[in-house]
Amino acid sequence: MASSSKKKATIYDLSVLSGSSPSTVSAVLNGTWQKRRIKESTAELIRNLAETHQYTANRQARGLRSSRSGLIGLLLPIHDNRYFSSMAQTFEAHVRSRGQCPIVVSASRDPAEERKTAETLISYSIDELFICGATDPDGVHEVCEAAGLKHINIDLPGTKVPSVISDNYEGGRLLTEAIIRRFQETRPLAPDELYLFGGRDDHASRERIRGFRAVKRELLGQDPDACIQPTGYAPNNARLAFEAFYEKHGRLPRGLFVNSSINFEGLLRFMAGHPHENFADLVVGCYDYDPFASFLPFPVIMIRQDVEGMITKAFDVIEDAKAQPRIHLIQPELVQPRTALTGPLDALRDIE
Amino acid sequence: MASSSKKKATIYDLSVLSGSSPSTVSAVLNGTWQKRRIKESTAELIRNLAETHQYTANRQARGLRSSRSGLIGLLLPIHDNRYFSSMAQTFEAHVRSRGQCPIVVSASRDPAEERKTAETLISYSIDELFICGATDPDGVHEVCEAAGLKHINIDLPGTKVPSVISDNYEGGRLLTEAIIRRFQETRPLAPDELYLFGGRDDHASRERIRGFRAVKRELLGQDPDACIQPTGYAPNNARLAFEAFYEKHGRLPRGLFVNSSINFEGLLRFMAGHPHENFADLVVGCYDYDPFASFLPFPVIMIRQDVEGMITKAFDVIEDAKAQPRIHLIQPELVQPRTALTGPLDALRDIE
DNA sequence: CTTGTTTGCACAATCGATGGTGCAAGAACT
DNA sequence: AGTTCTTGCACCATCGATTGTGCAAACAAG
Repeated sequence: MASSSKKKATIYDLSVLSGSSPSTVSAVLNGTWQKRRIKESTAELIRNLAETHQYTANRQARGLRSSRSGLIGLLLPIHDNRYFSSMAQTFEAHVRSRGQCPIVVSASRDPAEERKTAETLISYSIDELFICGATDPDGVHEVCEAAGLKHINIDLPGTKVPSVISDNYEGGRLLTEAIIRRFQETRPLAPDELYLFGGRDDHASRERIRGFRAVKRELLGQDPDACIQPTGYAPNNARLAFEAFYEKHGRLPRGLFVNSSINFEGLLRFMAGHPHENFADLVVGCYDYDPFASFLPFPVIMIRQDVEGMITKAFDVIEDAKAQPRIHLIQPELVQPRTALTGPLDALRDIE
Repeated sequence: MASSSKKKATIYDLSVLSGSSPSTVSAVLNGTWQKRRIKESTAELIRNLAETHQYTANRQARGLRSSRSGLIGLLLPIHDNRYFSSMAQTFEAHVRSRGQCPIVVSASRDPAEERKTAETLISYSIDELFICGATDPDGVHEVCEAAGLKHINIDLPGTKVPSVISDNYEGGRLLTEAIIRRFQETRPLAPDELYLFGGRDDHASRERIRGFRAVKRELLGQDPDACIQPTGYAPNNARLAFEAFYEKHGRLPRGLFVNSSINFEGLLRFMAGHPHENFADLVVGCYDYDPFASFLPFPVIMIRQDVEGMITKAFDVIEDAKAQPRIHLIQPELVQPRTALTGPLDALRDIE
């Protein structure tokens, strides 16, 4: 590499090479040169030099001066999950299309971690923060507010800034109804044969549970409290809950509303521990879509949350300076068993 | 909020408040104060002020001065996939435990995009870059090299710096053998009944194919070229390949080696299009592990790559200044059908 | 009481880019 | 020719933190 002088070129280097001042170089390379009445020929010269020396602006310097960084943050609970990773994928595409740089970080559903992570991001002068699935959105809000950072909630709502979330009540209703209907042809479900497992005391779980209970009352007449088992999100806790139920009743409920694909993994673990059961008449409704789960040997009805829709809406709302702290609901979609939907990956071309 | 003066406190603010100079404040807050012989009482005073005013250092300024940012980059092909998202999850944990900030970005398997993304990250003065699954690792290397940035390859190897990858040959062998053995009790597989679908001309695919072919020759005696169908990674291309085979032969091969979970999604799409087939005697081996896929209605044997092992090794190697550009192989693991493994999520506590 | 030493800190340059301001040279006009 | 504009750019302060250097005050030694 001929031009690799090992250290990155700066506007000062180009300034010397071109015989112009650093400010002229800066203006040419950041596009404000017309405003500064720089001659086209001067600009041309500098652009060429920049090209041959592979100049790229030092964003820390730029950010320091302008107190903006071009970084847009996304705070996730976890990466390792189809729902959140497609959130990351979609978010990234949006940010890149705006010429900025996405920075996706997870905070493990831990309120303290969430705040600390937001603080770290702020110390990098990120321009905006999308708070997704935070356990304590308002806690993160405090931190952002103190730093004058634009932010918005996704997936789980806060009360201080706008939130864009799934319509979990409606989704819960859809899913519950689909599970019940699935049995109607054959042997209809009794109220105590339809359980909800997973989730905890967050807005999403509460709304889903509300939908679940409403539909149960409407269609099955009753809605025993025992049918709600909020185990938290950890797969192993869910597994233990299934195990306990199985221990007590000698079987699983025929109808299962599983609060998330993470909890569903708990069900898989349970099943792996009971290889001789065939779970013949089991119907699972899962609040989240995963293509592989959709093809399991028992009917799995899934809810796909509209990630693209949420991200798009969130970008709209965050731009709106006078947006009120209200909740924007995005409709999720019911996915019948054995359905392979396309995802954000399909937007990518596969270079052969 | 009383202390929220809306703008972030700087060392200059604390300098005024404490009556010390900015450099003293800086030294106290970045830990170099003993070296500078600052009195304990002065330090104490400043630390308290920093606390009450919620001071956090501006990392852009620090980074500008020290030409380090505390950011560690991970360049992924995509987010939306269990393998890569668990890579992100694991990477993040490692980086955070070192007190730095992870920045995970995807580049869609596009060599130009990969280089551009690396350049963007470099413009933020990231300290190290982990290049994972890059289509053109050596292209990214050029960019890093020119900027004097430490980097390492993961998942797909380059030739200029060390690479930490799965032992794909061995994994390919393991998986192929497991598929073949699965049939041995009943009706043994003929050579032209075992196909490999997916992948393209990258190191990983080549090695897996090499392992596949070697085992086929050893155990089945033959290894027809037609049994290798490198469709690329896009699910829809894989689907089309299955469709074409089905069209021609009226069925799928009994034994299927699917090169990645992404390609496996193509198989699901194919299946969704043929709802009346039950694929009774199908055995699928998939190079990647997904808990849901493991429980599909036909036997799915999977390979789990040791993500934790790869990341750990990569951190070791990247620290080693005199590391040669060799390939470090990490052994993957065979996963029998209907197995629910724990993942990085299980390390997180679930706050109830 | 003078001469070194040590202690404790302040000063100022620096990282690279930005943007307000000022000013010389040329053009236009009277 | 003298005055006023316009053009084209240079100069310099600034963002916030880091770091090499210098220097007074306190202290110890002689």
